[in-house]
Amino acid sequence: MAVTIKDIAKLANVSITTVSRVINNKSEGVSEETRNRILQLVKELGYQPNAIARGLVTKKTKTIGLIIPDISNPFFPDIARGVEDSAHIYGYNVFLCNTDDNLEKESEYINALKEKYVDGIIFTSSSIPKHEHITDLIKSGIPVVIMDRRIDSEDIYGVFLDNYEGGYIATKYLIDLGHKRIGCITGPLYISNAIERLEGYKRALVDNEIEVDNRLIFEGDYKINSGIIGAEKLLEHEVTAIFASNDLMAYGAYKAIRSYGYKIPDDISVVGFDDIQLSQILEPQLTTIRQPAYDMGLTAARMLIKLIEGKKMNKKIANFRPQLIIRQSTKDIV
Amino acid sequence: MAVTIKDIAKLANVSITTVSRVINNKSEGVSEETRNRILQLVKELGYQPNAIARGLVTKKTKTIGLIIPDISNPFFPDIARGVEDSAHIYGYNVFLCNTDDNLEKESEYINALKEKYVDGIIFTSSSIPKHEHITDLIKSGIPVVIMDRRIDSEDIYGVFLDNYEGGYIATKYLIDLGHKRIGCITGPLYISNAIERLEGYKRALVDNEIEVDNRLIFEGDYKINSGIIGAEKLLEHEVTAIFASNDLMAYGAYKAIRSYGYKIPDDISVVGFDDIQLSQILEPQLTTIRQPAYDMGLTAARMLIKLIEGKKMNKKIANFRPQLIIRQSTKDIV
DNA sequence: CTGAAAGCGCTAACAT
DNA sequence: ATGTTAGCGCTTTCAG
Repeated sequence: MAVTIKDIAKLANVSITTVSRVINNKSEGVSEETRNRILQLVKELGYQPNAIARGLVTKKTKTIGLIIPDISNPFFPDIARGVEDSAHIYGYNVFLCNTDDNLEKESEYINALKEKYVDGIIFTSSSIPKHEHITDLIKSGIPVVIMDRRIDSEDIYGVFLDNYEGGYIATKYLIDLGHKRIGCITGPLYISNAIERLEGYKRALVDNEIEVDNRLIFEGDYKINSGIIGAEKLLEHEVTAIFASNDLMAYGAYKAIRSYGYKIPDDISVVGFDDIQLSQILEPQLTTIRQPAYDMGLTAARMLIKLIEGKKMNKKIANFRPQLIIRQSTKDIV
Repeated sequence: MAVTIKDIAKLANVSITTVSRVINNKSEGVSEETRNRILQLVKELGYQPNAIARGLVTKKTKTIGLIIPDISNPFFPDIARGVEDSAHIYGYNVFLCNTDDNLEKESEYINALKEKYVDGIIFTSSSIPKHEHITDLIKSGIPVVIMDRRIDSEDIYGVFLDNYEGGYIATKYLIDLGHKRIGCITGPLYISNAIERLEGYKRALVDNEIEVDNRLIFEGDYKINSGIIGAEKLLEHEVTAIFASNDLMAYGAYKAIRSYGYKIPDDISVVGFDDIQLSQILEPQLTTIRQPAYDMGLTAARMLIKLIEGKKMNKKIANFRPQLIIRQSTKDIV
C-alpha cells in the first residue's frame, strides 16, 4: 500500500483537507508551521499523489492522446517528439496510438482514450471521406487539435502545412531549371495533403504554360515501393524530372532511376517532400520541401493544452509554410 | 455529464451492481432478460465505462509506460511500434516518454507514471553507472521490463540483443574479407550495448591474431556527426575498413570517406549496426548487423503484460540474436 | 487557519 | 439472480 493523504494527515495531526491544501499549493490558508510539518512528512514517507483518485474528482488527468497513422513512418517521430516535449513541459503525458489509417482502429483508440478521460486529443487522420467519428468526438466536447491532414468542418482547431504551396514551389523550381516533362508521384489521393500537393503541381504547370499530362501523374501511397513503381512508369514517358510527394517515394525513385542506368541529377532531377532526416545523407542529397515536423508537433500540443486549460488563443488554425531546400538531386537542363 | 452506471441502473430498474456485472461480463449471475435490457440501454445511451473510477478501485489502469531515449532516433520507432501493437492487442494503452538519456528526466517520468498508476513500465535507459532509480522502481513492486540496455541486477525481466556477438560477427566478416586495419567507431561507452559491441570487435581481432590498436578505436555518440569525425580520425590511421556501432554513424562515415575522395567499398569497407530502414536505400546499400527492433518491442510488451497479469513465463530474459546482412558497402581486399 | 462531510464512478464482499 | 454497503484516494463546498 502506498502512503496516502490520510496517513500523512494522521501523522501530522491534521485533517486530510489540510494535507490536500499543501500538496496542491493552495494559496495560503495554511500556517507556515503546519505546512512545513506536512512537507516534511511528505518527503520522509515518499508520498506520491494518486493521479487516478485526483482525476476521478477533478475530471482532469493531465494526459493527452496522440493519434497518428504510424510511428515507424519517418515523418511521424519528429512530430511525436514535438508533441511529447511540449506536453512534458506543461506536465502532461501522452498516449501514443497508431492507426495505420484504419478507420476501425481510429474509433477504437478514440473510445479507449475517452474511457481513460484524456484531457484532449491530437489527431492525424486520413479519413477524409468518412470522418463522423472525428466530428462526433469534437462535438462530445473534448478538446481536439487536428494535425497535418485537413478535415472540412467548421469550428476546428488545427495545425497544418500549406501543402498546395509546397507542391507549387517544388514544381516551379523544376520549371525554372528548364524542365518541361515533369512527372509527379502523388500520395494516396484520399488524403488531403496528397491532393493539395498535386494541385500545387498542376497549378505551377498551368501558370507556366505547360500542359498537364495525366500520364505523368502516378498515384503512390507514400511508401518507398510506390516510388519505385511510379518512377518506372514515369521514365517510360520520358520525364526529365520527378516531383515525389514525399521523401520516401523520392528514395524509391532514386532506385528506379539508377536501375535504368540514369544519373541523378544529370539525367533526371528529383524533388521530394518532408525533408526527413535521412534526406541529407543520401547521395546525392535530396532537394526537397521542408516541413517543420517537430515545430508542428510542438505547436499542436501547445494549442491543445491551451484549449484544455481554457486559455485564449489568437487563432484556431496554425499554418506552417513549406520551404524549398535545394540540395544535389536537381539540375538545370542544358 | 457522461452517462454512468447509475443512470443505467435507474432506467433498467436494477441495482448498479447488476449493471456492473453485465458490463464486465461477469460469469452468469444475471438473467438473460435483464442482461439484454441493460445491454440495450448501454447502447442507446452510448454508455462508456469510466476507466478512472474503475482504476481507483481495481488498482489496474490497463496502461503501460514506454521510456526510451528519443523517439526521433530512427532505431526507436520500430521498437515503439512493436510495443504499441502488442499493448493494443491486449487492451493496453502506452505512454510515450523521451528521456534523452537524461537521468533527471528518467526520474521525472518514473514518478509521473507511478502517480498515474501505470500497470507496468518498459525501460530503455543509458544510466549504467547510476541506476538506483530503476532498481528502486523494480523494488517498489511495479512490473518492469528492461529493454536493449542491460542493467546488472538480480531478478530483472528484460529483452536484449547479443551485442557482443553482433560486434564479433561484424568484425569477423571484415577479417574474412582480408581486412587487417579495421577501425571501430563505438557508441557512448557508458551504454552497455556500446561496450559489448566494442568487446565483440576486440575479441574478433584477438581470435584472429590481429593486435588491438587503440588508435583505431574512436568513441562516438551514436549520432551521425560523430561518425564523420570518427571516420576522419580513423582514415588518418589508414584503415581499410570501419565498423560503426550503429547505422547512423556509418552514414557519417560514408560522408567522411567520400569527402576524402575514397570509394565505398572499393577503397574502404563499412559495416553498420541496427539495420534501420534507410540502410537499404543508401548507395551503396549498407552491410550491417540487423537488430529485430519491432520484434523486440513486441516481445517486451508481451512479457510485461504477462508479468502484470500474473501469467507464468518460461524465462525472465528474452535474448535476440543479431544477424549479419551483407549488402554493398563491404568488399574483399585484393 | 483548519476540519467535517459529501461524493466522483466504480468494484467487491456480503447478504438476501 | 439481484441488491446493500463500503470504500478506493482525493478535492471541494461549507462551517467554524
